[in-house]
Amino acid sequence: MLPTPFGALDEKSLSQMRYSIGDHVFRQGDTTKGIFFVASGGICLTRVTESGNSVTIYNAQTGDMFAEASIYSDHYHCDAICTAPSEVVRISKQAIQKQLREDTAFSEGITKRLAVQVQDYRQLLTLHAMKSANDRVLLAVELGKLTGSVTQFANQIGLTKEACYRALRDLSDRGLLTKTGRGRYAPTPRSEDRLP
Amino acid sequence: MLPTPFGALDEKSLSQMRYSIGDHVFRQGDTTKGIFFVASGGICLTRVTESGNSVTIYNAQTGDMFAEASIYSDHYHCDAICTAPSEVVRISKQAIQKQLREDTAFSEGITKRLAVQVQDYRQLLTLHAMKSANDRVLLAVELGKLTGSVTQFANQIGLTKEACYRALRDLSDRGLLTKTGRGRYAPTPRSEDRLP
DNA sequence: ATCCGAATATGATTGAAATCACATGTTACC
DNA sequence: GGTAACATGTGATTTCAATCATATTCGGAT
Repeated sequence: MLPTPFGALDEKSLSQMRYSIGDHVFRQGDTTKGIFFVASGGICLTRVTESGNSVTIYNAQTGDMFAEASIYSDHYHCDAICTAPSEVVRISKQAIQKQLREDTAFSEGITKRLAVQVQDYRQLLTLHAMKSANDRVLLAVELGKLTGSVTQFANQIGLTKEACYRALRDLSDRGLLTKTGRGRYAPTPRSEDRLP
Repeated sequence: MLPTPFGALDEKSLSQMRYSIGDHVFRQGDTTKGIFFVASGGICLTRVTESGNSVTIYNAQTGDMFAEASIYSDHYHCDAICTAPSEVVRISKQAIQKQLREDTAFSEGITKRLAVQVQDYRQLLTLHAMKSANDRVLLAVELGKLTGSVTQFANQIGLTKEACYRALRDLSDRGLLTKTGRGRYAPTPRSEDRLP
Protein backbone atom coordinates (compact mmCIF):
# COMPACT_ATOMS: atom_id res chain seq x y z
CA MET A 1 0.00 0.00 0.00
CA LEU A 2 1.16 3.51 -0.74
CA PRO A 3 1.92 5.86 2.18
CA THR A 4 -0.41 8.70 3.19
CA PRO A 5 -1.82 10.58 1.33
CA PHE A 6 -1.23 8.67 -1.89
CA GLY A 7 -3.78 5.98 -1.09
CA ALA A 8 -6.41 8.47 -2.22
CA LEU A 9 -5.21 8.27 -5.82
CA ASP A 10 -6.82 6.23 -8.59
CA GLU A 11 -5.10 2.97 -9.64
CA LYS A 12 -4.90 4.37 -13.17
CA SER A 13 -2.41 7.02 -12.08
CA LEU A 14 0.10 4.40 -10.90
CA SER A 15 2.59 2.37 -12.94
CA GLN A 16 4.46 -0.56 -11.50
CA MET A 17 8.04 -0.95 -12.79
CA ARG A 18 10.97 -3.27 -12.17
CA TYR A 19 14.62 -2.32 -12.22
CA SER A 20 17.91 -4.20 -12.01
CA ILE A 21 21.08 -3.00 -10.34
CA GLY A 22 22.57 -0.08 -12.25
CA ASP A 23 19.36 0.81 -14.10
CA HIS A 24 18.33 4.45 -14.23
CA VAL A 25 14.80 5.27 -13.04
CA PHE A 26 15.40 8.76 -14.40
CA ARG A 27 18.31 11.00 -15.26
CA GLN A 28 19.30 14.51 -14.24
CA GLY A 29 17.60 16.83 -16.73
CA ASP A 30 14.80 14.42 -17.77
CA THR A 31 11.36 16.02 -17.84
CA THR A 32 9.44 15.09 -14.67
CA LYS A 33 6.92 12.28 -15.13
CA GLY A 34 5.96 11.86 -11.50
CA ILE A 35 7.14 10.81 -8.09
CA PHE A 36 8.11 7.31 -6.95
CA PHE A 37 7.55 4.74 -4.22
CA VAL A 38 9.98 1.90 -3.56
CA ALA A 39 7.83 -1.23 -3.04
CA SER A 40 10.99 -3.29 -2.63
CA GLY A 41 14.71 -2.85 -3.26
CA GLY A 42 16.71 0.34 -3.21
CA ILE A 43 17.11 3.44 -5.36
CA CYS A 44 19.90 5.89 -4.89
CA LEU A 45 19.62 9.56 -5.87
CA THR A 46 22.89 11.05 -7.03
CA ARG A 47 23.75 14.37 -8.50
CA VAL A 48 26.63 15.15 -10.82
CA THR A 49 28.24 18.54 -10.30
CA GLU A 50 29.95 20.75 -12.91
CA SER A 51 33.33 19.36 -11.95
CA GLY A 52 32.08 15.84 -12.58
CA ASN A 53 31.86 14.74 -8.96
CA SER A 54 29.02 12.40 -8.08
CA VAL A 55 27.13 13.06 -4.85
CA THR A 56 24.56 10.83 -3.18
CA ILE A 57 21.60 13.00 -2.18
CA TYR A 58 19.32 10.34 -0.83
CA ASN A 59 19.22 6.60 -0.50
CA ALA A 60 15.62 5.38 -0.86
CA GLN A 61 14.93 1.93 0.61
CA THR A 62 11.84 -0.29 0.68
CA GLY A 63 8.87 1.82 1.79
CA ASP A 64 10.49 5.17 0.96
CA MET A 65 9.36 7.67 -1.64
CA PHE A 66 11.63 9.82 -3.75
CA ALA A 67 11.51 12.82 -6.11
CA GLU A 68 8.60 14.27 -4.15
CA ALA A 69 9.70 17.83 -4.79
CA SER A 70 9.55 17.24 -8.54
CA ILE A 71 5.83 18.10 -8.58
CA TYR A 72 6.84 21.73 -9.07
CA SER A 73 9.88 21.15 -11.27
CA ASP A 74 9.98 20.69 -15.02
CA HIS A 75 12.99 18.38 -14.90
CA TYR A 76 14.69 16.11 -12.39
CA HIS A 77 17.68 17.55 -10.53
CA CYS A 78 19.48 14.26 -9.98
CA ASP A 79 19.96 10.71 -11.27
CA ALA A 80 17.93 7.89 -9.74
CA ILE A 81 19.95 4.69 -9.93
CA CYS A 82 18.86 1.24 -8.82
CA THR A 83 21.16 -0.29 -6.16
CA ALA A 84 19.24 -3.54 -5.64
CA PRO A 85 16.65 -5.43 -7.73
CA SER A 86 13.65 -3.19 -7.18
CA GLU A 87 9.92 -2.84 -7.65
CA VAL A 88 9.00 0.80 -7.98
CA VAL A 89 5.60 2.48 -8.29
CA ARG A 90 5.50 5.62 -10.35
CA ILE A 91 2.76 8.07 -9.41
CA SER A 92 1.74 10.27 -12.32
CA LYS A 93 2.46 13.97 -11.93
CA GLN A 94 -0.78 14.95 -13.65
CA ALA A 95 -2.87 12.82 -11.30
CA ILE A 96 -1.14 14.39 -8.30
CA GLN A 97 -1.74 17.89 -9.58
CA LYS A 98 -5.41 17.10 -10.18
CA GLN A 99 -5.83 15.61 -6.70
CA LEU A 100 -4.00 18.56 -5.14
CA ARG A 101 -6.62 20.90 -6.58
CA GLU A 102 -9.63 18.77 -5.64
CA ASP A 103 -8.75 17.10 -2.33
CA THR A 104 -7.86 19.21 0.71
CA ALA A 105 -6.74 16.29 2.88
CA PHE A 106 -4.47 15.07 0.08
CA SER A 107 -2.95 18.52 -0.29
CA GLU A 108 -2.34 18.75 3.44
CA GLY A 109 -0.68 15.33 3.41
CA ILE A 110 1.68 16.39 0.64
CA THR A 111 2.59 19.59 2.46
CA LYS A 112 3.34 17.67 5.63
CA ARG A 113 5.55 15.22 3.75
CA LEU A 114 7.53 18.09 2.23
CA ALA A 115 7.92 19.73 5.64
CA VAL A 116 9.35 16.49 7.00
CA GLN A 117 11.71 16.29 4.05
CA VAL A 118 12.98 19.78 4.80
CA GLN A 119 13.75 18.66 8.35
CA ASP A 120 15.51 15.56 7.02
CA TYR A 121 17.70 17.59 4.72
CA ARG A 122 18.59 19.90 7.55
CA GLN A 123 19.63 16.84 9.52
CA LEU A 124 21.78 15.61 6.66
CA LEU A 125 23.34 19.06 6.36
CA THR A 126 24.16 19.07 10.05
CA LEU A 127 25.84 15.73 9.49
CA HIS A 128 27.87 16.94 6.51
CA ALA A 129 28.99 20.02 8.42
CA MET A 130 30.87 17.98 11.04
CA LYS A 131 34.57 17.96 10.33
CA SER A 132 35.58 14.88 12.30
CA ALA A 133 34.98 11.54 10.57
CA ASN A 134 34.32 9.85 13.92
CA ASP A 135 31.65 12.39 14.94
CA ARG A 136 30.04 12.13 11.51
CA VAL A 137 29.92 8.35 11.50
CA LEU A 138 28.72 8.10 15.11
CA LEU A 139 25.87 10.56 14.60
CA ALA A 140 24.92 8.97 11.29
CA VAL A 141 24.73 5.51 12.84
CA GLU A 142 22.72 6.92 15.76
CA LEU A 143 20.33 8.45 13.24
CA GLY A 144 19.94 5.03 11.66
CA LYS A 145 21.56 5.91 8.35
CA LEU A 146 23.59 2.67 8.16
CA THR A 147 20.95 0.43 6.62
CA GLY A 148 22.52 -0.89 3.42
CA SER A 149 26.17 -1.32 2.49
CA VAL A 150 28.92 0.64 4.21
CA THR A 151 30.03 1.87 0.79
CA GLN A 152 26.65 3.49 0.18
CA PHE A 153 26.58 4.81 3.74
CA ALA A 154 30.02 6.36 3.32
CA ASN A 155 28.98 8.13 0.14
CA GLN A 156 25.79 9.40 1.72
CA ILE A 157 27.59 10.99 4.67
CA GLY A 158 30.36 12.38 2.48
CA LEU A 159 33.29 10.17 3.43
CA THR A 160 35.37 7.63 1.55
CA LYS A 161 34.61 4.03 2.45
CA GLU A 162 38.11 3.64 3.91
CA ALA A 163 37.68 6.59 6.27
CA CYS A 164 34.29 5.18 7.15
CA TYR A 165 35.57 1.68 7.98
CA ARG A 166 38.32 3.18 10.09
CA ALA A 167 35.89 5.39 11.99
CA LEU A 168 33.57 2.42 12.54
CA ARG A 169 36.43 0.34 13.92
CA ASP A 170 37.69 3.24 16.05
CA LEU A 171 34.26 3.87 17.52
CA SER A 172 33.83 0.15 18.17
CA ASP A 173 37.23 0.05 19.92
CA ARG A 174 36.15 2.98 22.11
CA GLY A 175 32.92 1.19 22.91
CA LEU A 176 30.69 3.85 21.35
CA LEU A 177 29.53 1.44 18.65
CA THR A 178 29.00 -2.31 18.78
CA LYS A 179 29.85 -4.49 15.81
CA THR A 180 26.86 -6.74 15.21
CA GLY A 181 28.24 -8.53 12.17
CA ARG A 182 30.18 -8.10 8.97
CA GLY A 183 29.44 -4.54 7.88
CA ARG A 184 26.83 -4.15 10.64
CA TYR A 185 27.25 -1.73 13.52
CA ALA A 186 24.82 -0.37 16.12
CA PRO A 187 25.13 2.33 18.76
CA THR A 188 26.18 0.97 22.15
CA PRO A 189 23.30 1.60 24.57
CA ARG A 190 24.19 4.53 26.83
CA SER A 191 24.33 3.90 30.57
CA GLU A 192 21.15 5.94 31.26
CA ASP A 193 19.19 3.50 29.11
CA ARG A 194 20.27 0.57 31.25
CA LEU A 195 19.46 2.06 34.63
CA PRO A 196 16.94 0.06 36.69
CA MET B 1 4.94 43.25 1.87
CA LEU B 2 5.08 39.56 2.73
CA PRO B 3 5.94 37.10 -0.03
CA THR B 4 3.37 34.85 -1.70
CA PRO B 5 1.15 33.39 -0.32
CA PHE B 6 1.35 35.14 3.05
CA GLY B 7 -0.23 38.34 1.75
CA ALA B 8 -3.57 36.54 2.09
CA LEU B 9 -3.28 36.53 5.88
CA ASP B 10 -5.00 38.94 8.25
CA GLU B 11 -2.89 41.70 9.84
CA LYS B 12 -3.89 40.36 13.24
CA SER B 13 -1.89 37.19 12.70
CA LEU B 14 1.35 39.14 12.27
CA SER B 15 3.66 40.58 14.93
CA GLN B 16 6.48 42.96 14.12
CA MET B 17 9.61 42.53 16.26
CA ARG B 18 13.05 44.11 16.45
CA TYR B 19 16.26 42.34 17.35
CA SER B 20 19.83 43.40 18.04
CA ILE B 21 22.96 41.47 17.15
CA GLY B 22 23.23 38.33 19.24
CA ASP B 23 19.53 38.22 20.20
CA HIS B 24 17.71 34.93 19.92
CA VAL B 25 14.49 34.93 17.88
CA PHE B 26 13.93 31.41 19.20
CA ARG B 27 15.97 28.59 20.64
CA GLN B 28 16.36 24.93 19.75
CA GLY B 29 13.62 23.10 21.66
CA ASP B 30 11.25 26.09 22.09
CA THR B 31 7.63 25.33 21.23
CA THR B 32 6.82 26.64 17.76
CA LYS B 33 4.98 29.95 17.72
CA GLY B 34 5.03 30.55 13.98
CA ILE B 35 7.23 31.25 11.01
CA PHE B 36 9.22 34.39 10.27
CA PHE B 37 9.95 36.97 7.59
CA VAL B 38 13.06 39.16 7.64
CA ALA B 39 11.90 42.69 6.75
CA SER B 40 15.45 43.95 7.22
CA GLY B 41 18.69 42.70 8.72
CA GLY B 42 19.86 39.10 9.01
CA ILE B 43 18.99 36.06 11.08
CA CYS B 44 21.20 33.03 11.21
CA LEU B 45 19.84 29.55 11.94
CA THR B 46 22.31 27.36 13.78
CA ARG B 47 22.01 23.96 15.30
CA VAL B 48 24.00 22.57 18.18
CA THR B 49 24.89 18.90 17.89
CA GLU B 50 25.37 16.38 20.71
CA SER B 51 29.13 16.94 20.65
CA GLY B 52 28.55 20.66 21.15
CA ASN B 53 29.47 21.77 17.64
CA SER B 54 27.53 24.68 16.24
CA VAL B 55 26.42 24.44 12.64
CA THR B 56 24.90 27.14 10.46
CA ILE B 57 21.85 25.70 8.74
CA TYR B 58 20.63 28.76 6.95
CA ASN B 59 21.49 32.42 6.75
CA ALA B 60 18.28 34.42 6.27
CA GLN B 61 18.76 37.91 4.83
CA THR B 62 16.37 40.78 4.10
CA GLY B 63 13.38 39.41 2.21
CA ASP B 64 13.92 35.79 3.27
CA MET B 65 11.64 33.65 5.39
CA PHE B 66 12.75 31.07 7.91
CA ALA B 67 11.38 28.23 10.04
CA GLU B 68 8.78 27.49 7.37
CA ALA B 69 8.83 23.77 8.12
CA SER B 70 7.93 24.44 11.75
CA ILE B 71 4.20 24.48 10.88
CA TYR B 72 4.22 20.73 11.43
CA SER B 73 6.71 20.61 14.30
CA ASP B 74 5.99 21.07 17.98
CA HIS B 75 9.36 22.64 18.69
CA TYR B 76 12.09 24.40 16.74
CA HIS B 77 15.04 22.30 15.59
CA CYS B 78 17.61 25.07 15.68
CA ASP B 79 18.55 28.42 17.20
CA ALA B 80 17.67 31.61 15.33
CA ILE B 81 20.26 34.25 16.15
CA CYS B 82 20.28 37.83 14.96
CA THR B 83 23.44 38.75 12.99
CA ALA B 84 22.52 42.36 12.17
CA PRO B 85 19.99 44.82 13.61
CA SER B 86 16.78 43.32 12.25
CA GLU B 87 13.08 43.84 11.80
CA VAL B 88 11.30 40.52 11.74
CA VAL B 89 7.64 39.69 11.15
CA ARG B 90 6.32 36.69 13.00
CA ILE B 91 3.41 34.93 11.33
CA SER B 92 1.24 33.07 13.80
CA LYS B 93 1.18 29.30 13.45
CA GLN B 94 -2.52 29.13 14.29
CA ALA B 95 -3.44 31.63 11.60
CA ILE B 96 -1.44 29.66 9.04
CA GLN B 97 -3.10 26.41 10.01
CA LYS B 98 -6.54 28.03 9.74
CA GLN B 99 -5.75 29.54 6.33
CA LEU B 100 -4.32 26.22 5.14
CA ARG B 101 -7.66 24.55 5.81
CA GLU B 102 -9.79 27.29 4.26
CA ASP B 103 -7.81 28.68 1.34
CA THR B 104 -6.72 26.36 -1.47
CA ALA B 105 -4.49 28.90 -3.19
CA PHE B 106 -2.73 29.61 0.10
CA SER B 107 -2.19 25.93 0.68
CA GLU B 108 -0.77 25.49 -2.81
CA GLY B 109 1.56 28.43 -2.27
CA ILE B 110 2.90 26.92 0.94
CA THR B 111 3.46 23.57 -0.72
CA LYS B 112 5.33 25.19 -3.57
CA ARG B 113 7.54 27.13 -1.16
CA LEU B 114 8.42 23.93 0.68
CA ALA B 115 9.22 22.18 -2.59
CA VAL B 116 11.59 25.00 -3.51
CA GLN B 117 13.21 24.76 -0.09
CA VAL B 118 13.82 21.06 -0.63
CA GLN B 119 15.59 21.88 -3.89
CA ASP B 120 17.64 24.57 -2.13
CA TYR B 121 18.77 22.17 0.57
CA ARG B 122 19.76 19.67 -2.09
CA GLN B 123 21.86 22.39 -3.68
CA LEU B 124 23.53 23.15 -0.37
CA LEU B 125 24.17 19.43 0.16
CA THR B 126 25.78 19.18 -3.25
CA LEU B 127 27.99 22.07 -2.22
CA HIS B 128 28.98 20.47 1.09
CA ALA B 129 29.82 17.21 -0.64
CA MET B 130 32.61 18.77 -2.73
CA LYS B 131 35.97 17.96 -1.24
CA SER B 132 38.03 20.72 -2.80
CA ALA B 133 37.83 24.09 -1.05
CA ASN B 134 38.36 25.89 -4.36
CA ASP B 135 35.49 24.05 -6.06
CA ARG B 136 33.25 24.68 -3.08
CA VAL B 137 33.99 28.37 -2.90
CA LEU B 138 33.74 28.89 -6.66
CA LEU B 139 30.36 27.17 -6.93
CA ALA B 140 29.06 28.93 -3.82
CA VAL B 141 30.02 32.34 -5.20
CA GLU B 142 28.45 31.44 -8.55
CA LEU B 143 25.27 30.51 -6.70
CA GLY B 144 25.31 33.94 -5.09
CA LYS B 145 25.91 32.70 -1.53
CA LEU B 146 28.52 35.38 -0.75
CA THR B 147 26.20 38.18 0.28
CA GLY B 148 27.29 39.08 3.80
CA SER B 149 30.62 38.62 5.53
CA VAL B 150 33.18 36.08 4.38
CA THR B 151 33.16 34.62 7.90
CA GLN B 152 29.45 33.84 7.67
CA PHE B 153 29.88 32.59 4.12
CA ALA B 154 32.67 30.27 5.19
CA ASN B 155 30.58 28.80 7.98
CA GLN B 156 27.62 28.32 5.67
CA ILE B 157 29.62 26.35 3.12
CA GLY B 158 31.44 24.36 5.78
CA LEU B 159 34.95 25.81 5.61
CA THR B 160 37.07 27.81 8.03
CA LYS B 161 37.36 31.49 7.17
CA GLU B 162 41.09 31.06 6.54
CA ALA B 163 40.56 28.26 4.02
CA CYS B 164 37.88 30.42 2.48
CA TYR B 165 40.07 33.53 2.12
CA ARG B 166 42.83 31.41 0.61
CA ALA B 167 40.45 29.83 -1.88
CA LEU B 168 39.06 33.27 -2.78
CA ARG B 169 42.57 34.59 -3.39
CA ASP B 170 43.57 31.49 -5.33
CA LEU B 171 40.49 31.70 -7.56
CA SER B 172 41.09 35.42 -8.09
CA ASP B 173 44.72 34.70 -9.03
CA ARG B 174 43.53 32.13 -11.56
CA GLY B 175 41.05 34.64 -12.96
CA LEU B 176 37.99 32.57 -12.07
CA LEU B 177 36.82 35.18 -9.59
CA THR B 178 37.21 38.95 -9.64
CA LYS B 179 37.84 40.87 -6.45
CA THR B 180 35.36 43.74 -6.43
CA GLY B 181 36.39 45.17 -3.06
CA ARG B 182 37.39 44.31 0.47
CA GLY B 183 35.68 41.00 1.18
CA ARG B 184 33.75 41.24 -2.10
CA TYR B 185 34.22 38.78 -4.91
CA ALA B 186 32.22 38.02 -8.06
CA PRO B 187 32.49 35.33 -10.72
CA THR B 188 34.59 36.44 -13.68
CA PRO B 189 32.23 36.56 -16.71
CA ARG B 190 32.94 33.54 -18.89
CA SER B 191 34.07 34.20 -22.48
CA GLU B 192 30.79 32.90 -24.00
CA ASP B 193 28.91 35.67 -22.18
CA ARG B 194 31.03 38.35 -23.82
CA LEU B 195 30.70 37.15 -27.41
CA PRO B 196 29.12 39.68 -29.80
C1' DA C 1 32.41 -26.24 -8.16
C1' DT C 2 34.63 -22.38 -9.46
C1' DC C 3 35.29 -17.91 -11.19
C1' DC C 4 34.31 -13.08 -11.04
C1' DG C 5 33.02 -8.79 -9.07
C1' DA C 6 31.95 -6.20 -5.19
C1' DA C 7 32.06 -5.32 -0.22
C1' DT C 8 34.70 -5.57 3.88
C1' DA C 9 38.79 -4.48 6.10
C1' DT C 10 43.32 -2.50 7.09
C1' DG C 11 48.12 -0.62 6.37
C1' DA C 12 51.27 3.17 4.32
C1' DT C 13 51.78 7.59 2.24
C1' DT C 14 50.39 12.10 0.86
C1' DG C 15 48.07 16.27 0.48
C1' DA C 16 44.96 19.70 1.64
C1' DA C 17 42.39 21.97 5.09
C1' DA C 18 42.35 22.96 10.12
C1' DT C 19 44.67 25.20 13.50
C1' DC C 20 47.59 28.59 15.44
C1' DA C 21 49.53 32.99 15.12
C1' DC C 22 49.54 37.62 13.88
C1' DA C 23 49.11 42.15 11.17
C1' DT C 24 46.03 45.46 9.41
C1' DG C 25 41.49 47.67 8.46
C1' DT C 26 36.89 48.93 9.60
C1' DT C 27 32.97 49.93 12.42
C1' DA C 28 30.53 51.27 16.35
C1' DC C 29 30.08 53.05 20.61
C1' DC C 30 31.29 55.59 24.92
C1' DG D 1 38.96 60.70 19.75
C1' DG D 2 39.98 56.48 21.65
C1' DT D 3 39.29 51.82 22.10
C1' DA D 4 36.94 47.51 21.83
C1' DA D 5 35.17 44.12 18.81
C1' DC D 6 35.29 42.08 14.72
C1' DA D 7 36.38 41.38 9.66
C1' DT D 8 39.99 40.84 6.38
C1' DG D 9 44.03 38.74 5.03
C1' DT D 10 48.33 35.79 5.11
C1' DG D 11 52.12 32.84 6.86
C1' DA D 12 53.75 28.39 9.49
C1' DT D 13 52.66 24.00 11.36
C1' DT D 14 49.92 20.00 12.24
C1' DT D 15 46.44 16.83 11.71
C1' DC D 16 43.46 13.87 9.66
C1' DA D 17 40.99 12.18 5.74
C1' DA D 18 42.02 10.99 0.82
C1' DT D 19 44.52 8.12 -1.87
C1' DC D 20 47.03 4.06 -3.11
C1' DA D 21 47.76 -0.65 -2.22
C1' DT D 22 46.35 -5.24 -0.93
C1' DA D 23 44.19 -9.29 1.39
C1' DT D 24 39.97 -11.61 2.51
C1' DT D 25 35.21 -12.80 2.27
C1' DC D 26 30.85 -13.11 0.28
C1' DG D 27 27.26 -13.69 -3.32
C1' DG D 28 25.88 -14.50 -7.84
C1' DA D 29 26.66 -16.26 -12.44
C1' DT D 30 28.42 -19.94 -15.45
